[in-house]
Amino acid sequence: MSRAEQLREVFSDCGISAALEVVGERWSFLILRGAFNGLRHFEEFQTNLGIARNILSNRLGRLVEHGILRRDPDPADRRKVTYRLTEKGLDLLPVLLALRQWGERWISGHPSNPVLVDRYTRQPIAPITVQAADGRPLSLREMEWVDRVEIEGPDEAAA
Amino acid sequence: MSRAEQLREVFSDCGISAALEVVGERWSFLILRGAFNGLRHFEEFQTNLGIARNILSNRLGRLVEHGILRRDPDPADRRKVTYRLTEKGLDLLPVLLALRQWGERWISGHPSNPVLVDRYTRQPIAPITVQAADGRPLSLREMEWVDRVEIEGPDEAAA
DNA sequence: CTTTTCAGTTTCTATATGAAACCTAGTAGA
DNA sequence: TCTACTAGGTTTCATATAGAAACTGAAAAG
Repeated sequence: MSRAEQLREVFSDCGISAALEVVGERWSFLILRGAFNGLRHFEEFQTNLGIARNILSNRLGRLVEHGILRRDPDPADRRKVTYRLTEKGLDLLPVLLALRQWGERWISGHPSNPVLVDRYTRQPIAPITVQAADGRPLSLREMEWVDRVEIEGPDEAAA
Repeated sequence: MSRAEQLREVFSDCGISAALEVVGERWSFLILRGAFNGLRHFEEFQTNLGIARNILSNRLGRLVEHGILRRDPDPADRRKVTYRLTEKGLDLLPVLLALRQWGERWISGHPSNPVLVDRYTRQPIAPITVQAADGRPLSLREMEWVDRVEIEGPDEAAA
């Protein structure tokens, strides 16, 4: 495979583009942040985020379609609908936190509210970092991009 | 402060919205991914990502404005311009990796190429996780959102 | 009954994205 | 030198997406 073909493959078949297809539109992250902070209902999202109703409707629909939020009509009050994070949605927490920590460090310059703490020690969580398989924190100089084939061997990579 | 006022503050003054102002537009993440994977020149980004030239121009400009990329004219060939990540840009790596790992786990279903490895052990990096201050991994049940005031005391929070 | 709430949809305008052609300075080759 | 080509854009115009505001319909509250 030529270098150019290789690169094109790299850029089309990538977890990042796959993820962005689903949560990359404007407002999606902020809606998820709202959900992590306890927002459950259409009107709550709308008034707290200040998002246009038609866009909110569209985004909630997409997030539900992709299995990131679950949409449950409230049996007690049949006007109400509850949106809550699925396991797949909850698993986006590290992404949200990494983005938030970066924004705090480099843009807003201060920690935002509320803070996520360890329930038992009451201490804020640690900064999200890149670590080796054994848990050692890795700096950029200690990492390297390698082709999958080089570490797995050609047979596994083909599978 | 009323509950409603509190929430509105939470949603305007947040690291995530701050971060999204800068890197939340369509293509920004993919351009950064390209930069992490060694893309340096306008034409490289354009052909590898398949992005429209005017949009690429606009995004590179914004990323440079915000200090995420540095733009250096090449002294050897004065047609060429080199874009490279600044420290601020490099610090987005955890965000990119968390997003990528999520996409691999929940959307594409397989690891993408190339793989980021520990330079010495040649082992792929660990999944990005949320950890307590002492490094213990935390599950969602072990965390809690608390108001900053509650852990810092009112005086510090006001500062 | 009448009013209000909730979760949307519709309509219309403004903004962002994208494809393609064009431009300008600089380089390479004959 | 003259010509062709390259790198990094900009311009133009069509299309798609976002947003504000008014509207709807079912259900609940008074």
